[in-house]
Amino acid sequence: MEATQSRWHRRKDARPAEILEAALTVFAEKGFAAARMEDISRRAGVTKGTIYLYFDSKEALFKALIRQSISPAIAGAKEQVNNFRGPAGDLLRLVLTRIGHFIATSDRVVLPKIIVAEAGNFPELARFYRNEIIAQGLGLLTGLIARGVTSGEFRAVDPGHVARISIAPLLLAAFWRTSFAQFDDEPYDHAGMIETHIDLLLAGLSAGG
Amino acid sequence: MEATQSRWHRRKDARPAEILEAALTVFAEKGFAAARMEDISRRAGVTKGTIYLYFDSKEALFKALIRQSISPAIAGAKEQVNNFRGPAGDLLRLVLTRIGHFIATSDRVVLPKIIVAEAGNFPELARFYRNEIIAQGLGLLTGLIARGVTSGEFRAVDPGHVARISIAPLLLAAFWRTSFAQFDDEPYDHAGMIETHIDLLLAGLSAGG
DNA sequence: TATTAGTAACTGAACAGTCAGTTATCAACA
DNA sequence: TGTTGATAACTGACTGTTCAGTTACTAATA
Repeated sequence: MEATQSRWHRRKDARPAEILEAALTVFAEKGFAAARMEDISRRAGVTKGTIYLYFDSKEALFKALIRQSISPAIAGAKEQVNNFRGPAGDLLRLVLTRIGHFIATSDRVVLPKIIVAEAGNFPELARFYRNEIIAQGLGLLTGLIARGVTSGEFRAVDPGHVARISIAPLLLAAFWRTSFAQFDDEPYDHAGMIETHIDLLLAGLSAGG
Repeated sequence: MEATQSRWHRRKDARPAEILEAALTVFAEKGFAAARMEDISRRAGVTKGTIYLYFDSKEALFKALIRQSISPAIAGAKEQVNNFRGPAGDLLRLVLTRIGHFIATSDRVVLPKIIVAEAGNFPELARFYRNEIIAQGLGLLTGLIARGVTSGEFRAVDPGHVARISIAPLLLAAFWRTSFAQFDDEPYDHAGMIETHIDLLLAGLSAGG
C-alpha cells in the first residue's frame, strides 16, 4: 500500500497527510511562490488534480500545513512545564534542551522560516502564527522565568525579554540548518552551541543578586 | 531634480541606486518570486523597460542588491574591534550595542530574512553570503571572545558557539521587526531586550571561573 | 451498475523580458 | 544666441512562457 507501488489507487483517508508531507518538503525548499503544485503532487505520488480534491487552493494547502504543524509541540512543552516541581533553572534547562533536540532533528523546523519569509504575502497567517503559536510559546517561557524571579532563584530581569533571549539561539540554529548547513564543510555542532547557551544563560541569571 | 518631479528625465547615474532602493523595499515586502518588476520600476519612478537598461534580469537585480548592501557595516565593525584597547567585555558590549542600533533602525535588516528565505532558490547566493558576510562577522566576534578567554577575563567557553549566541537575539529582533512587528499592539522594546541580553551574557561569561 | 477517487489534457491569467518608437540633451554650426 | 542633427535614456505595448486551477473522462470499489 505504498504510494509508489501502484499508479492508480483510491485511498481517500491517506491522501491529505501525504500531500501535506510533500507540501512541507517543497515549500521548505522553494518558498511559497516558487513551489509548484505539480511538484508537490508528484512527490505525494498523485497528479495535480488530486490535490484539489482535498484542498481548495495552493494558499489553502499552505495554511493547512501551518495550522496542523504547531499545536503538538506546544502542547507537549506546556505539559512539561506545568507538571514540573523543582527549581526554575532546572526546568528552563529541560525545556530548552527539548526544543533544541526538536530543532536539531525535525523536518518541521522549516516552518518558522517559511512563515517569516511569507509574512508580507500572508498577513492574516502571520498574525495567526504570532498571536497563537508565538504568544503561547513565549507566554510559557515568560511564566517560567517569572517564577524563577519571584522565588529569588533568578536576578530581577524582565521575563519577557529573557524568554526571547532564551529562544533566540535555538531559532538561529533552525534557520542555519534550513538555509546554510548545506555549505558547511563539517556539520556545525548545534547541540554544543545550545548547551553552551543554556550554561551561560543560567549562570547569568543567577549571578550577582 | 527629484524622481517624481517630472515624468521624463535622463539621469543615467542616479538610476541604478534608485532602482536598487526600490527593489529593496519590494523584495522585502513580497519576497523574490512575488515581487513584480513593474512594481519595482513604478516605485523607482521609471517604467519596467528602464530596469533592463541597468540590470540583465530580475535575478541579476536581486543579486546586485545583496552584494552592494553588506560590506560597509562589516567594515565599520572591523575597524571598531581592531582599534579598541581595553577589556574584551567592554568591546563586546560596544559591538553588540552598535549592531543592535543598526537592527532597530535600518531598512537593511530585511536582507538576512530575504537571503534565508531564498537560500533554496539561489544556492550560489546563499553560499556567497554564508562564506563572505557571515563568516567575516562571526570571525570578528569569535576572535573578540577568544581574546577575552585567553586573557582570563571570560570563562573557558567555545568562542565560536558564544559568537553565535551573542548575535542570535539581535537577529531575532531583525526578523521580528520585518515580519511580526506590524501586529504588535505597542512596539516591542527591542533595545531593552538587547541590553538585557548583553548584561546576562557578560555576567554569564565572567561568572565562576 | 452506481458511486467516487483519481487522471491528464486544457484554459486563462499573470508576468518576465523584448523592441520599435519617443524625447531630453548636447555638440556643432550658422 | 538660435537652429539642427546625432545620441542614447527611456517608454509601453507586445510576446512567450509558466503555472494555478478546471473539467471531461477513466477505473476501482461497494
